[in-house]
Amino acid sequence: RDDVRWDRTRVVMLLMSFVSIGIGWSRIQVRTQRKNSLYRHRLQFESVLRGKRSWSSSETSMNDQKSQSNHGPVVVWFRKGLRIHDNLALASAVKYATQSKSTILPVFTLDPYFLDPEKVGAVRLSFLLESLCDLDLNLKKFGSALLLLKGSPDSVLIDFLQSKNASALYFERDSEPYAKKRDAEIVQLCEKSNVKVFTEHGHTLFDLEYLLKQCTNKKAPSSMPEFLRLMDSVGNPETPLSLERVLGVSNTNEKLDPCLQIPAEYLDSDSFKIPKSLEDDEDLVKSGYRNIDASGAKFKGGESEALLMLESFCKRDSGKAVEQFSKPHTSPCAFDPQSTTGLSAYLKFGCISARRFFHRIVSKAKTQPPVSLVGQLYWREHFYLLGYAHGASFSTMKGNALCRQIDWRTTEEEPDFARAWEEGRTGFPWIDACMRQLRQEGWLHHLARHSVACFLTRGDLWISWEFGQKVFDRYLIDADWSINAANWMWLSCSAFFHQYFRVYSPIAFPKKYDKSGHFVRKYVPELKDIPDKYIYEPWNAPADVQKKAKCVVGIDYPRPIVDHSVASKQNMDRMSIAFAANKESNASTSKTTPPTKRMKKA
DNA sequence: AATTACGTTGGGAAA
DNA sequence: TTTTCCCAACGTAAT
Repeated sequence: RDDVRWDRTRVVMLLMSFVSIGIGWSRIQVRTQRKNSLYRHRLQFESVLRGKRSWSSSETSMNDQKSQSNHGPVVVWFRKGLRIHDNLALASAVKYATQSKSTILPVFTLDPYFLDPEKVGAVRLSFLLESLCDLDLNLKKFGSALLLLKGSPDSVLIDFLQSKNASALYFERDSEPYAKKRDAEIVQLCEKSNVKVFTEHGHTLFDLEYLLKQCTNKKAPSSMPEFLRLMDSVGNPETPLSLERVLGVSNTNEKLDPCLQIPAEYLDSDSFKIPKSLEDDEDLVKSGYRNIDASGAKFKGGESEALLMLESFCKRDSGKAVEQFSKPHTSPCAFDPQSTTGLSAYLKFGCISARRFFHRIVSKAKTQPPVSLVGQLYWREHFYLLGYAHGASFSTMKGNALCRQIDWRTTEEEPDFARAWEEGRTGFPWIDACMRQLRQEGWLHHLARHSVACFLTRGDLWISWEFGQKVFDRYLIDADWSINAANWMWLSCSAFFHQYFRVYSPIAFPKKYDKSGHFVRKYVPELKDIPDKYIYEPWNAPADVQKKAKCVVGIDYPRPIVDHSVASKQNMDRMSIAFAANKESNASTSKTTPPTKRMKKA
């Protein structure tokens, strides 16, 4: 029997290999064509640098450069993209500055809009400062440096451009609503000040505007299978640039490019210094970052660290970690080290290029998107594209075309539930451990995020996902506007995912990964001596067991704030009502605006 | 038009 | 221990 099956398998495989040769060949043809088109793009890209018209959707087009007499410095404005490798804005600026024999001035503006512990937690701000320091060091290897400007970009950046008589401004486009508005204002002000502005894509695998144009009906895919078809149609992203290659040097010692030599006056001045830590900086302390603990941070910000982490993950388990990577099989309970790459925050700030990450691992993987490592980059791309296409409404329930309208309870209605969840005092060890890890380290495994998000919304507490989104946005070092909003809609069954009867149990779910509760014992130390049997449900431990573990529920550790089996069932009923109501309202809105189909029929 | 297959990662009993 | 099916049953897209 086995032999027969084996033979049949071999025959099938043999046939398939012929077929796949055919497929492979047509793929090669497609790839070649695509390469050509990429190459064409590259040529046009070069021509941008020579002063011709831009092929990309730069906000302002460039006039004939040769007629320009302004040889003032070229300012590169860093916001995300805190790296020198594969930085298209920096690379373009280098070419422009070389042509116009001018100097590059890299700047970062520390925008007071973000300097609020309610918006940006101490751990993420520390990560940013570390990333800025590292970028400064990396620029210094080339004779340059990062200049920090404190204040709102529309005043400090514009003042800087004017006072230095800058000829051009370069930056990487940002798809988030706040950034888009901010950048549009800067472009306008630059036009008035006669500073030319050039923008490049770079934060995502593809230029989002380009991706949107490739979509059928210019509508961003709303499911992963649909998004994968889009990825299939556009092929691989461009290979990453290195600054050395842009400069035409093999190493930094060879020769320092003149356009990157920063005048000594900038290095000597104290006014552009990057604070080493939150407490060291008077302005940050004034903004409220006083007595705020960032010591739990586990990830050190910066490009250098990101590249080391990528390499070390590639070596993990002799390459098997990358080869066999399958997200659902990674553990949310692993913390030393975590089971995933831990690169999310570095991608968020652009300390590492998504394209560099992609090309480093794409040929190694034996698993497929969406569970593979490339799949993880695709999820990021997918949600970035959706956020870009839908704009500001993407992160709110009301006015959001994608989002199911649900009568969640507000934090005002359930202040105790909301606070217990945020502070890790729900009485569910798994939920509390996750929330405490979030607050200490600013990072959680994806599945841990699922658990706590489900618990807050449709699972147990029936509190609005917008509250959860805000809390995540405050504490996560990798807080990413699009990704955060999309995942909160997903987990709360507001969009993308609809199977509301699939609820994560705060007791059963972690048992699959961590039977003895190492994770809980680390982050909720008051439970550390509770026997394995009760680690996820200490209220069920007999009184003498609780006493012996020096953890009496109700005294040393809170009682569970809800009965999970009761609450989750009640919420399923609420969900079914909410789904029906949405169906109803969707039907009535489509009635008021009759579709063209009906016209045809008539 | 009606039906079916599927969706990155649920839980739990039974086999 | 691992796999399979059922729970009560979603929306979307393909057929």
